[in-house]
Amino acid sequence: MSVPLYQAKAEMFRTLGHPVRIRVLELLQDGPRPVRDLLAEIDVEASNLSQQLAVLRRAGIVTSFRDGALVMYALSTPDVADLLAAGRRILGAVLTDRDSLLVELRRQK
Amino acid sequence: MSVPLYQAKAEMFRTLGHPVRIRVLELLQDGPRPVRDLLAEIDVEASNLSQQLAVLRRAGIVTSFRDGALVMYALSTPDVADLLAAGRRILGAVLTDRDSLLVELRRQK
DNA sequence: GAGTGACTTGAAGATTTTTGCAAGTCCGAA
DNA sequence: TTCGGACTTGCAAAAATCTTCAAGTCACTC
Repeated sequence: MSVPLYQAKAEMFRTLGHPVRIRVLELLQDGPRPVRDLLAEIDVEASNLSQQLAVLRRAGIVTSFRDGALVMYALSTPDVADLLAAGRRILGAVLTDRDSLLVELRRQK
Repeated sequence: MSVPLYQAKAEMFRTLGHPVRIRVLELLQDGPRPVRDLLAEIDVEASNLSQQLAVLRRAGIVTSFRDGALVMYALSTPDVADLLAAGRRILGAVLTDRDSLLVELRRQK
């Protein structure tokens, strides 16, 4: 194995660690979409979106194909949706912990 | 909401996107551990490990407490294990895709 | 085959992360 | 109360990312 497994995992997660890339993946959960659609929803420059799509493509998380004049993107595996869901759960857990702390702090004062 | 949800998600994933931090989380899946143990397993300078632990702590993914002379770390929620598992699955999917591509390439030549 | 919309690429500057060292803090033992 | 082990913190240099602009490709339509 040339790259240690934990490093490959880290790269995977780091790939998801960007707001635009997260939004793209969320949009792609509903099925393939042309860049034009993504661009209409995400509020970022076309070239920037393209760069972020390239990052996802290089990581193998999405795939792209041309359909006439449009370029379509799709999740390369539906497992991605699970990952996003798991992320959401943790965020929920962490934020409620934070909130209870906040509530406690307020009580002490 | 001060921080858009997708940005909070991105930060979450970014937090996991570092080899040392991934290893720490994997080790903590089996229960709380003192820094000393982590240090023995991870091959990184103490100060570096400490910095990475601080990143995880700030994100609310782990918690720490002192036990005599030792500082212990633990996952703040067991959900983290799910996330790591989901990551593993995707990595598997992506890598087998890559491998089949490689095989195809080899065949063409 | 010129024009236009849809994207991608390359490169450079700005920003963020990572790393390692030096300098602490905290605790238990001697 | 001093020593040593266990960690953390503050920085600054080095490395990786992000963003944007200018230029380029590809596919339709006229």
